[in-house]
Amino acid sequence: MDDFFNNWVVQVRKGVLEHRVLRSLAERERYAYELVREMAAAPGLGLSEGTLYPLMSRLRLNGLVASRLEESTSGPARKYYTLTPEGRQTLAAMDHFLGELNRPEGPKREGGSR
Amino acid sequence: MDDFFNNWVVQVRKGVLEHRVLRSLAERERYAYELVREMAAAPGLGLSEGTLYPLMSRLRLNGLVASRLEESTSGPARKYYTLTPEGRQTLAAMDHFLGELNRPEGPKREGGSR
DNA sequence: ACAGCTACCTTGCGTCACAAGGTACCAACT
DNA sequence: AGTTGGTACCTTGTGACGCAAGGTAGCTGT
Repeated sequence: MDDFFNNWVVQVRKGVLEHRVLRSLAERERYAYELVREMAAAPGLGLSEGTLYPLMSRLRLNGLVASRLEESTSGPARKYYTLTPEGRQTLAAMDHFLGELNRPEGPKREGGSR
Repeated sequence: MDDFFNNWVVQVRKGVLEHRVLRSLAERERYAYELVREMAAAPGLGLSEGTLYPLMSRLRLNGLVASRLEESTSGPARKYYTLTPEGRQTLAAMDHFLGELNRPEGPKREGGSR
Protein backbone atom coordinates (compact mmCIF):
# COMPACT_ATOMS: atom_id res chain seq x y z
CA MET A 1 0.00 0.00 0.00
CA ASP A 2 2.06 2.85 1.27
CA ASP A 3 5.41 1.61 0.17
CA PHE A 4 6.30 5.16 -0.38
CA PHE A 5 5.47 6.35 3.09
CA ASN A 6 7.23 3.46 4.76
CA ASN A 7 10.28 4.08 2.71
CA TRP A 8 10.17 7.71 3.62
CA VAL A 9 10.09 6.84 7.28
CA VAL A 10 13.23 4.78 6.84
CA GLN A 11 14.97 7.68 5.17
CA VAL A 12 13.96 10.07 7.90
CA ARG A 13 15.44 7.79 10.49
CA LYS A 14 18.82 7.92 8.81
CA GLY A 15 19.23 11.48 9.83
CA VAL A 16 17.39 11.37 13.10
CA LEU A 17 19.02 8.32 14.62
CA GLU A 18 22.56 9.60 14.81
CA HIS A 19 21.35 12.78 16.36
CA ARG A 20 19.26 10.93 18.91
CA VAL A 21 22.11 8.66 19.85
CA LEU A 22 24.52 11.53 20.42
CA ARG A 23 21.85 13.31 22.38
CA SER A 24 21.36 10.30 24.57
CA LEU A 25 25.07 9.90 25.18
CA ALA A 26 25.36 13.55 26.05
CA GLU A 27 23.23 12.81 29.11
CA ARG A 28 25.26 9.90 30.38
CA GLU A 29 27.22 6.92 29.14
CA ARG A 30 25.25 4.00 27.81
CA TYR A 31 25.84 0.67 26.17
CA ALA A 32 24.48 -0.26 22.79
CA TYR A 33 21.90 -2.78 23.85
CA GLU A 34 20.47 -0.23 26.24
CA LEU A 35 20.20 2.29 23.42
CA VAL A 36 18.41 -0.19 21.21
CA ARG A 37 15.66 -0.73 23.72
CA GLU A 38 15.45 2.95 24.51
CA MET A 39 15.07 4.02 20.89
CA ALA A 40 12.77 1.16 20.01
CA ALA A 41 10.40 2.39 22.69
CA ALA A 42 10.42 5.94 21.35
CA PRO A 43 7.55 7.22 19.20
CA GLY A 44 8.50 6.94 15.55
CA LEU A 45 11.71 5.04 15.81
CA GLY A 46 11.84 1.32 16.23
CA LEU A 47 15.31 0.33 15.31
CA SER A 48 16.93 -3.03 15.66
CA GLU A 49 20.41 -4.10 16.63
CA GLY A 50 21.49 -4.45 13.04
CA THR A 51 21.02 -0.73 12.71
CA LEU A 52 22.65 0.41 15.89
CA TYR A 53 25.83 -1.62 16.10
CA PRO A 54 27.20 -0.46 12.76
CA LEU A 55 26.17 3.05 13.72
CA MET A 56 28.18 2.89 16.93
CA SER A 57 31.17 1.62 14.97
CA ARG A 58 30.93 4.56 12.64
CA LEU A 59 30.73 6.96 15.53
CA ARG A 60 33.81 5.44 17.07
CA LEU A 61 35.77 5.41 13.82
CA ASN A 62 35.00 9.08 13.42
CA GLY A 63 36.11 9.83 16.92
CA LEU A 64 32.76 11.05 18.19
CA VAL A 65 32.53 8.48 20.94
CA ALA A 66 34.91 6.43 23.03
CA SER A 67 34.13 3.04 24.46
CA ARG A 68 35.00 1.17 27.62
CA LEU A 69 34.33 -2.46 28.50
CA GLU A 70 32.76 -3.29 31.81
CA GLU A 71 32.14 -6.79 33.03
CA SER A 72 28.75 -7.65 34.34
CA THR A 73 28.01 -10.08 37.13
CA SER A 74 24.98 -11.31 35.25
CA GLY A 75 25.53 -11.68 31.53
CA PRO A 76 28.12 -10.70 28.96
CA ALA A 77 30.34 -7.67 29.35
CA ARG A 78 28.92 -4.33 28.29
CA LYS A 79 30.60 -1.81 26.09
CA TYR A 80 29.86 1.62 27.44
CA TYR A 81 30.07 4.59 25.11
CA THR A 82 30.83 8.17 26.04
CA LEU A 83 30.91 11.33 23.94
CA THR A 84 34.29 12.76 23.09
CA PRO A 85 34.79 16.53 22.80
CA GLU A 86 34.44 16.15 19.04
CA GLY A 87 31.21 14.30 19.63
CA ARG A 88 29.88 17.20 21.64
CA GLN A 89 30.95 19.63 18.98
CA THR A 90 29.22 17.63 16.28
CA LEU A 91 26.09 17.36 18.35
CA ALA A 92 26.05 21.12 18.73
CA ALA A 93 26.44 21.53 14.98
CA MET A 94 23.54 19.15 14.41
CA ASP A 95 21.36 21.03 16.83
CA HIS A 96 22.17 24.24 15.04
CA PHE A 97 21.43 22.75 11.64
CA LEU A 98 18.11 21.31 12.76
CA GLY A 99 17.20 24.64 14.24
CA GLU A 100 17.81 26.26 10.88
CA LEU A 101 15.77 23.65 9.10
CA ASN A 102 12.78 24.14 11.29
CA ARG A 103 12.68 27.85 10.83
CA PRO A 104 9.98 27.98 8.13
CA GLU A 105 11.16 30.71 5.78
CA GLY A 106 13.70 32.69 7.72
CA PRO A 107 17.16 31.76 6.41
CA LYS A 108 18.89 33.97 8.97
CA ARG A 109 22.03 35.46 7.55
CA GLU A 110 25.37 34.57 9.13
CA GLY A 111 26.63 37.46 11.16
CA GLY A 112 25.85 39.87 8.36
CA SER A 113 29.17 39.10 6.73
CA ARG A 114 30.23 41.21 3.77
CA MET B 1 37.44 17.75 8.25
CA ASP B 2 33.97 16.99 9.36
CA ASP B 3 33.27 14.27 6.89
CA PHE B 4 30.93 12.86 9.40
CA PHE B 5 28.86 15.97 9.81
CA ASN B 6 28.63 16.59 6.10
CA ASN B 7 27.53 13.08 5.54
CA TRP B 8 24.96 13.43 8.22
CA VAL B 9 23.55 16.48 6.54
CA VAL B 10 23.14 14.49 3.35
CA GLN B 11 21.26 11.81 5.22
CA VAL B 12 18.99 14.29 6.88
CA ARG B 13 18.06 15.75 3.55
CA LYS B 14 16.81 12.40 2.36
CA GLY B 15 13.91 12.58 4.67
CA VAL B 16 13.36 16.28 4.64
CA LEU B 17 13.36 16.85 0.91
CA GLU B 18 10.36 14.79 -0.01
CA HIS B 19 8.38 16.39 2.74
CA ARG B 20 9.42 19.87 1.64
CA VAL B 21 8.52 19.19 -1.95
CA LEU B 22 5.06 17.90 -1.10
CA ARG B 23 4.58 20.86 1.19
CA SER B 24 5.51 23.22 -1.58
CA LEU B 25 3.18 21.56 -4.04
CA ALA B 26 0.36 21.69 -1.53
CA GLU B 27 0.49 25.46 -1.85
CA ARG B 28 0.32 25.60 -5.61
CA GLU B 29 1.54 23.78 -8.68
CA ARG B 30 5.18 24.21 -9.60
CA TYR B 31 7.67 22.88 -12.09
CA ALA B 32 10.84 21.10 -11.16
CA TYR B 33 13.33 23.73 -12.09
CA GLU B 34 11.43 26.20 -9.98
CA LEU B 35 11.57 23.84 -7.03
CA VAL B 36 15.30 23.38 -7.43
CA ARG B 37 15.98 27.07 -7.11
CA GLU B 38 13.50 27.43 -4.30
CA MET B 39 15.02 24.64 -2.21
CA ALA B 40 18.57 25.60 -3.01
CA ALA B 41 17.87 29.02 -1.56
CA ALA B 42 16.40 27.57 1.66
CA PRO B 43 18.50 27.42 4.83
CA GLY B 44 20.04 23.99 5.14
CA LEU B 45 19.11 22.46 1.85
CA GLY B 46 21.03 23.10 -1.31
CA LEU B 47 20.01 20.44 -3.68
CA SER B 48 20.82 20.12 -7.33
CA GLU B 49 18.82 18.95 -10.31
CA GLY B 50 20.28 15.49 -10.13
CA THR B 51 18.54 15.12 -6.81
CA LEU B 52 15.20 16.56 -7.68
CA TYR B 53 14.36 15.06 -11.05
CA PRO B 54 14.60 11.47 -9.89
CA LEU B 55 12.63 12.47 -6.84
CA MET B 56 9.82 13.87 -8.94
CA SER B 57 9.78 10.69 -11.00
CA ARG B 58 9.39 8.65 -7.87
CA LEU B 59 6.57 10.82 -6.66
CA ARG B 60 4.79 10.39 -9.96
CA LEU B 61 5.33 6.65 -10.09
CA ASN B 62 3.83 6.38 -6.65
CA GLY B 63 0.85 8.45 -7.63
CA LEU B 64 1.50 11.30 -5.23
CA VAL B 65 1.73 13.93 -7.93
CA ALA B 66 0.38 14.41 -11.42
CA SER B 67 2.11 16.36 -14.14
CA ARG B 68 1.03 18.58 -16.97
CA LEU B 69 3.08 20.09 -19.75
CA GLU B 70 2.79 23.75 -20.50
CA GLU B 71 4.59 25.51 -23.27
CA SER B 72 6.46 28.64 -22.48
CA THR B 73 6.87 31.61 -24.79
CA SER B 74 10.41 32.00 -23.57
CA GLY B 75 12.31 28.74 -23.18
CA PRO B 76 11.51 25.05 -23.16
CA ALA B 77 8.16 23.69 -22.05
CA ARG B 78 7.63 23.31 -18.33
CA LYS B 79 6.26 20.28 -16.59
CA TYR B 80 3.97 21.43 -13.84
CA TYR B 81 3.32 19.12 -10.92
CA THR B 82 0.24 19.02 -8.72
CA LEU B 83 -0.58 16.98 -5.65
CA THR B 84 -3.03 14.13 -6.06
CA PRO B 85 -5.42 13.20 -3.24
CA GLU B 86 -2.99 10.44 -2.30
CA GLY B 87 -0.26 13.03 -2.23
CA ARG B 88 -2.23 15.09 0.22
CA GLN B 89 -2.90 12.06 2.35
CA THR B 90 0.77 11.14 2.43
CA LEU B 91 1.74 14.68 3.30
CA ALA B 92 -0.68 14.58 6.21
CA ALA B 93 0.83 11.29 7.38
CA MET B 94 4.29 12.82 7.19
CA ASP B 95 3.22 15.83 9.19
CA HIS B 96 1.78 13.55 11.81
CA PHE B 97 4.91 11.46 11.97
CA LEU B 98 7.18 14.46 12.29
CA GLY B 99 4.94 15.80 15.01
CA GLU B 100 5.40 12.57 16.94
CA LEU B 101 9.13 12.64 16.45
CA ASN B 102 9.47 16.09 17.85
CA ARG B 103 7.53 15.34 20.96
CA PRO B 104 10.49 14.83 23.34
CA GLU B 105 9.42 11.99 25.56
CA GLY B 106 5.70 11.66 25.15
CA PRO B 107 5.12 8.50 23.14
CA LYS B 108 1.34 8.85 23.12
CA ARG B 109 -0.21 5.44 23.61
CA GLU B 110 -2.22 3.75 20.86
CA GLY B 111 -5.83 3.44 21.85
CA GLY B 112 -4.85 1.67 25.05
CA SER B 113 -5.19 -1.75 23.45
CA ARG B 114 -4.60 -4.89 25.53
C1' DA C 1 26.84 31.18 -35.57
C1' DC C 2 27.74 31.12 -30.87
C1' DA C 3 27.39 31.89 -26.05
C1' DG C 4 24.27 31.64 -22.22
C1' DC C 5 20.08 30.86 -19.94
C1' DT C 6 16.06 27.90 -19.06
C1' DA C 7 14.33 23.33 -18.49
C1' DC C 8 14.23 18.64 -18.86
C1' DC C 9 16.52 13.86 -17.70
C1' DT C 10 20.28 9.90 -16.83
C1' DT C 11 24.48 7.41 -14.99
C1' DG C 12 27.80 5.89 -11.43
C1' DC C 13 29.12 6.21 -6.84
C1' DG C 14 28.94 5.99 -1.96
C1' DT C 15 26.30 5.88 2.34
C1' DC C 16 23.16 3.80 5.32
C1' DA C 17 18.79 1.37 7.70
C1' DC C 18 17.14 -3.03 8.06
C1' DA C 19 16.23 -8.09 8.22
C1' DA C 20 18.38 -12.04 9.18
C1' DG C 21 21.79 -14.64 11.10
C1' DG C 22 25.79 -15.63 14.24
C1' DT C 23 28.57 -15.89 18.83
C1' DA C 24 28.89 -15.97 23.74
C1' DC C 25 27.67 -15.62 28.59
C1' DC C 26 24.62 -16.52 32.45
C1' DA C 27 20.46 -18.28 35.18
C1' DA C 28 16.62 -21.48 35.80
C1' DC C 29 14.04 -25.43 34.89
C1' DT C 30 13.83 -30.45 33.71
C1' DA D 1 23.62 -32.69 31.44
C1' DG D 2 20.59 -30.47 28.28
C1' DT D 3 17.44 -26.99 27.02
C1' DT D 4 15.27 -22.62 27.15
C1' DG D 5 15.37 -17.71 27.56
C1' DG D 6 17.33 -13.40 28.46
C1' DT D 7 21.38 -10.26 27.83
C1' DA D 8 24.87 -8.45 24.92
C1' DC D 9 27.90 -8.25 21.27
C1' DC D 10 28.73 -8.16 15.86
C1' DT D 11 28.35 -9.26 10.46
C1' DT D 12 26.37 -9.86 5.78
C1' DG D 13 23.27 -8.78 1.74
C1' DT D 14 19.77 -5.94 -0.05
C1' DG D 15 17.61 -1.86 -1.49
C1' DA D 16 16.92 3.14 -1.33
C1' DC D 17 18.50 7.56 -2.36
C1' DG D 18 21.36 12.17 -2.59
C1' DC D 19 24.72 14.00 -5.42
C1' DA D 20 28.24 15.28 -8.96
C1' DA D 21 28.68 15.13 -13.54
C1' DG D 22 27.08 14.81 -18.00
C1' DG D 23 23.52 14.97 -21.75
C1' DT D 24 19.51 17.02 -24.74
C1' DA D 25 16.84 20.79 -26.39
C1' DG D 26 14.56 25.31 -26.90
C1' DC D 27 14.85 30.36 -26.73
C1' DT D 28 17.47 35.10 -26.61
C1' DG D 29 20.94 38.32 -27.54
C1' DT D 30 25.28 39.55 -29.95
